[in-house]
Amino acid sequence: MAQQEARQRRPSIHDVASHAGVSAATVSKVLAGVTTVKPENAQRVLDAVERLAYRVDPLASDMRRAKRRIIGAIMPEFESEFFGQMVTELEGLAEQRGYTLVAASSRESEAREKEILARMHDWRVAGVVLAPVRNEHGPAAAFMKANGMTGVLIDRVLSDDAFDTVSADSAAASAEVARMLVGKGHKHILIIGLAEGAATVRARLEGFRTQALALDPSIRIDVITSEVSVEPLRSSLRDYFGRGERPTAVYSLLLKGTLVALSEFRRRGWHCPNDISLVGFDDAEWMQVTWPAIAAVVQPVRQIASEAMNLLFRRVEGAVGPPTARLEPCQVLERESVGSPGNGPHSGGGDRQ
Amino acid sequence: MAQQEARQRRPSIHDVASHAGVSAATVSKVLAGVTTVKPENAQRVLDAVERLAYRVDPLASDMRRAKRRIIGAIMPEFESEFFGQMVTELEGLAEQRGYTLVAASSRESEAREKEILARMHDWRVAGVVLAPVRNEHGPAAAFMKANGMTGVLIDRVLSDDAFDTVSADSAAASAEVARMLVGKGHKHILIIGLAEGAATVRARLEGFRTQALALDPSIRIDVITSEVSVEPLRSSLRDYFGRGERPTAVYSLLLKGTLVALSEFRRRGWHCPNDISLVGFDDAEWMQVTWPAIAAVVQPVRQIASEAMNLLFRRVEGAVGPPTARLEPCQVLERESVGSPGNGPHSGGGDRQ
DNA sequence: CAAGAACGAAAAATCGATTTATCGATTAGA
DNA sequence: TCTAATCGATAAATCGATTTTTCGTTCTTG
Repeated sequence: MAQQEARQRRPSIHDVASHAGVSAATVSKVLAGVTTVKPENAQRVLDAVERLAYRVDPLASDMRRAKRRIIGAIMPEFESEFFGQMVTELEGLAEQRGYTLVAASSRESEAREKEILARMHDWRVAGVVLAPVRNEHGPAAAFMKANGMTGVLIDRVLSDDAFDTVSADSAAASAEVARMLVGKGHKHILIIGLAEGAATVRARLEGFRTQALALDPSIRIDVITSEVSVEPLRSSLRDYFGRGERPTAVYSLLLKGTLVALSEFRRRGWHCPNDISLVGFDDAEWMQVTWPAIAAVVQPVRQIASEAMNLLFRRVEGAVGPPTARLEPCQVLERESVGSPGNGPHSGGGDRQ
Repeated sequence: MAQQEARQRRPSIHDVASHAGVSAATVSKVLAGVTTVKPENAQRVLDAVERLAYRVDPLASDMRRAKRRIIGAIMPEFESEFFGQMVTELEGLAEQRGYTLVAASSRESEAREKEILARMHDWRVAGVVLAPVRNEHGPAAAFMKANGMTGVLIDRVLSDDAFDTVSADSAAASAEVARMLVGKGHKHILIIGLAEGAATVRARLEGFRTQALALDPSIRIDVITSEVSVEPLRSSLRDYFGRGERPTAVYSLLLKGTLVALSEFRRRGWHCPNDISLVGFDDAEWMQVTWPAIAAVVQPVRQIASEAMNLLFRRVEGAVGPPTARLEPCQVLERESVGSPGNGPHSGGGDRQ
């Protein structure tokens, strides 16, 4: 019975209107909080809404506005903690403002990124939070610009002449990592990363290098990077160690690199921190429970998400003016994977206490 | 110039119609592939579409249908690889069929789960893929049932009398883990898990216990579980070891448990597999690069996602009949964290070759 | 050659809300 | 007392598509 009732068409604003004995326009006004409605009628409307369990159809409600109450979010991937948390945060913030978040993964492809954006444009989203695959100069940002979309760029960006940007302060965090490693006496450090084209990866690299050289001009910094894929990085790293290179510390500019480094250490039977130290950009839950715990740079996901949404909604509401470029401070967690060099090479297992 | 042109209102179907010198209805028909249009007119429509860069507004297009071309996805969280991959897959599959996926995180709360569902119902989504927080008997599934929504339940479910279900074959995988551990000679095994109320966790527990006892009736199986939160589990585990209990292997029924087990091992200075063996349900990328690599049950994410979408769309298209309950086979990866008991207790680091 | 079938396309209704224009009734002002 | 302003509410237009209905033409067929 209730089953049958539920299965039929949902009540529309006209059903509410006829139950309350008023017009649809009046119902709309009551629900919008307009005060020019006779209290008695307002009450009857609210009663009818209650009785019919009426809820506004967001789709129909959005029909007439140029900008729908939808926010699009495009992330390079959903599989990592960082972007997972980011989507969770963004979703919550959008919901708070009565917006629906539509999230999509570009799967690290700029072509896909642009396609998704085109689809979101079809939906007339009010705004887009774009975490570009590479940087702010990709085709996706260009598309947004060309079509007059409002949006914010996050994560792998530094600044842009058309959109507000929010990202972690990579350079500052990397400088802190440099202070940590140099402070512990490391004189030969390897930096690994992907996609040097990415603005932030470059910032991390330069932030580290500048600070390290300032502290100790004689320090040797090697850099191994690879465009796009992880596998070339892995083989370059393998070659590097194969040639007999023996840095005392590795700083990985991104999570995938940290995993590659760890697996190469495994291959060679090296243990952290006795054989080599390791610090990675990007933290993950597992890093504190493994042995050794992995030192990492923690990105301020909540702050980035919340700042991005603030800036976005300001623009959605019509704010004009030059774009701002926000950098949110990171936290550097020194953990067991970092030690002083020459503390007993190849003494695997001695890291016990 | 192009800038200015792009910024103004997007062309509607009427703009296309007037440019092509036909009516809006004709444009709609051409775009829908109806063949009763004179080829000449069809061509003019296509030309106008091209010239104006016209794209159908999905919102307006969905207005008249009872079920919009939107699929809702509700996951307990986005932070883990499993659900991250799941959302990625679901999104791709929805897109393939011309549907938009709206994903939301229930953040492990049944109350939030129901609210999200209500909002999706407001959107008149065609269907919902729900990964419930606890099991198929929660308020969310009840809401779906009461409102005649079509949906599929995945992951933490076994079967339901109203909805199709798809999940990993937890029992079979756990039995395989049992064969592995018993086969290696373990006679005292600890199982840890959360939320015994969850159907799948119970299945994992029973699948293991049944198989283990069948192979060796004298085997001792201890079980530590906790409802909802991780911290009670951690302290129970700490107490357990504190009492001097010394199982030779731990089987964690879920990822969070694996992390807790690892951190407790760390605390006590135990190394896998010499001091204790460890197997976890749910695999993660890092598990193969740490030392030791962690043995794990890999859930078939792609198969679950694809099967769920197949079943869902079948229902969306009107299929009737009793709900089906699919179980997709898992893969058990034996890695270094598993050894034979008594292979040198507390000999940390001896796991080198 | 006239009535009817077939065809192609336009007009109109529809989806469910919002917003603007309109209208009737009451009150205020001249 | 008559006109004007005010108030509250309704009718109608709108958003952008789809679908049904209607309406000319052309083509058959008796």
